[in-house]
Amino acid sequence: MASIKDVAAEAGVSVATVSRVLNDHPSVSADARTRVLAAVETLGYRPNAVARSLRTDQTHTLGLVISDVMNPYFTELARSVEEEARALGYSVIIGNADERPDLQDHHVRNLLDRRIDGLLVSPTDGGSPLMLDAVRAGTPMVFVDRWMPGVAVPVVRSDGRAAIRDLVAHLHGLGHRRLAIIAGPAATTTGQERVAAFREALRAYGLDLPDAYIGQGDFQAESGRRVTEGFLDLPEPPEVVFAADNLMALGALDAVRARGMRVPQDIALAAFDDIPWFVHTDPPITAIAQPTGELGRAAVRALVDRIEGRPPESVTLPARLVVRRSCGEPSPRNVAVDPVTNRSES
Amino acid sequence: MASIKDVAAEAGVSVATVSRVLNDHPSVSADARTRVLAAVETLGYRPNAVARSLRTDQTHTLGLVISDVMNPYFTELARSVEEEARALGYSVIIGNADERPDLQDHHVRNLLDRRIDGLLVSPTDGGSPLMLDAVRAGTPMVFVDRWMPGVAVPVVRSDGRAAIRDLVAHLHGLGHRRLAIIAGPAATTTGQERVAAFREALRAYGLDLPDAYIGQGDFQAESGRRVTEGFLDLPEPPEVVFAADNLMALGALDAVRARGMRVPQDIALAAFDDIPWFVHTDPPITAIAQPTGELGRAAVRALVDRIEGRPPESVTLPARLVVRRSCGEPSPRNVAVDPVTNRSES
DNA sequence: GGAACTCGTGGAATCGATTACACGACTCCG
DNA sequence: CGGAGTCGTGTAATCGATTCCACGAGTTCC
Repeated sequence: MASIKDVAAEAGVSVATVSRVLNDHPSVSADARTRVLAAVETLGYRPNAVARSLRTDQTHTLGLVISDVMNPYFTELARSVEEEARALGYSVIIGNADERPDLQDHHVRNLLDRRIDGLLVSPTDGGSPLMLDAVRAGTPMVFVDRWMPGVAVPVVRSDGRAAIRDLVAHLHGLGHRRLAIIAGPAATTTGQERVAAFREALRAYGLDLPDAYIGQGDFQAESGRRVTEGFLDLPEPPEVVFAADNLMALGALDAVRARGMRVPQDIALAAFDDIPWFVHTDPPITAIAQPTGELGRAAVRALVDRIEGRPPESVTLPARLVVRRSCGEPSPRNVAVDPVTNRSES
Repeated sequence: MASIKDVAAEAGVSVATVSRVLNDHPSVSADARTRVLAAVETLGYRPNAVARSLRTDQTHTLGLVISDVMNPYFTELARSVEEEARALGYSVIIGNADERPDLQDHHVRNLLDRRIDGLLVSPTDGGSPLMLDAVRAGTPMVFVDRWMPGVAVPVVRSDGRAAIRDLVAHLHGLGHRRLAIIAGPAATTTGQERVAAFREALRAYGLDLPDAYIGQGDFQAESGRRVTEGFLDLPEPPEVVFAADNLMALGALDAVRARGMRVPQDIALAAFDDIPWFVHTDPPITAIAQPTGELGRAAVRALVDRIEGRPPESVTLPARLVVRRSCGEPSPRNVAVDPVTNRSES
């Protein structure tokens, strides 16, 4: 592969001049410029990004470490991150932590070794020493969706509290009183917050959230299934199961079906994180939708601000309730416009 | 960030010795080794992968350019690719082409500039000059899922012909005679092949595939919707719609529902590419499942073989039919075990 | 007319690693 | 005892770019 030296030789100039042309530095004569460009063309020369990075100490690359690529929420997040990054002249390397702290650390270490310019993380746990070190060492970092409390890193996330209040209002309006939640890992902020918000919302209606109605999940479908089976085995099973993410909701749906029970007639189901597929499930699932694309874009902008020396901003965007049929027929005032079909559902 | 020089100074040896310790080269004294390792520890030194790559001309990175990350099939493919690559000591940079040749070229160029060791591509079109140049220049490359005909690059894919024959047999057994297909882009091999295999399978039953029953889609949900509406507007609409990928099947399902029609009573639906969600749709969708994970792993192995100087092998694995309820009640002998729940469905 | 500038250019240092080569200290063996 | 190996180590070249500095030629201005 041709190097800058070959181009210089072909154009009859020094490598310095070639470099200047390539980085359109002003002081290059028109003559030299055309000769260099011609040489670049004939040799099919492309600058070696590795060499350039070594010299400039910039890779124009962002690292994105997410908890689970197979979760459509994170897939969409990854996609919007890549789009915004590309628009700003950066590439993205994605690391899939699969909800495993050791894998998360593997990816963070790998990305740091590659000298990425900045790191976007949705931490699987509350306190990776490796990440704390990286922050302390000055690595530009932004948390997205989840974060690590007490760490001085901007956070881009959505606040689901209002939407969870709306959900509880909706459920209460349908006559449900025994509400259970499949929680996420206690080590994640989203895992904790959603339970706290749910409990708080219930209290507003004078409802309690007994321990038996809090199932410990791990954001994966299988745990949703397991926890739901536990709920159904209770002497007094809940009337509603609220899953703290979309995959656990799917597991819950499986568990309910496996018992030959029907949603919503026998038990109602709702989920945090809306995804296109929820429109097509049987029944369509009521969910809380995050502005995922906007979160990804805002996170990239915050990170690039930090990298390029501008002050980065934390961003919190509201989530919103999308009512479908999995909790029973909604009363008319709760009808929402479906984000996928753009048609209102009844 | 500490460099190899700092480590050398701290340990009181030369950089050469440090490098030897790090790459566990045999001729280093035990004494020097322990001093170097101690220095590495106290400084928290991590080798700069950029510098190492420049010198060794190896990045230990693979590029993966796929057509659409939001498609669960490709998400799963990407995941298995990353896993196998990690096991073999490589990282993966994913580029999402979004079915756009220009974006595909952007990513290929970007990856080549970064001097990735090899490229895994699922081409969106039949003949990117850029990729042809890269092949000619000797870039290790492997096609996965789709390929470019006439290019000397190993292909790892699944053969759906037998499964499509099984599908047509299943449909014929249920009494369906007017079968239509939503095709993928003609520029993709998978787009063409699935239509050809479908037509061939129909012929075995003396059935025809008229032009009116071939709709041109682009592997995206919206095109599935559009094409299906066209089918439903025909004077004699088909009894079955077979979508050449999962997203178009979803679009088709939407279109059918929007007319107030039911699957499978009013029209049957089947899809190429099975995904976990198809178990949960209303009704569960009959689909042809590819061994996606195995494809991704085989593709990585082929590529790494090529990179490390071993002869790479093309791989073709069979796809298989998974019968669910979207084409009507299957007769008992067609019952298949569901890959997600591992329970047989009736 | 000469000092002061500007402009275009090239030489060479530099980024952080790897590695060929040289070299001194030992060991071994005839 | 001396030549030939072996072993551990350091010096320096190298990968492919960027960029500081110096320098010659041409301009400008007093």
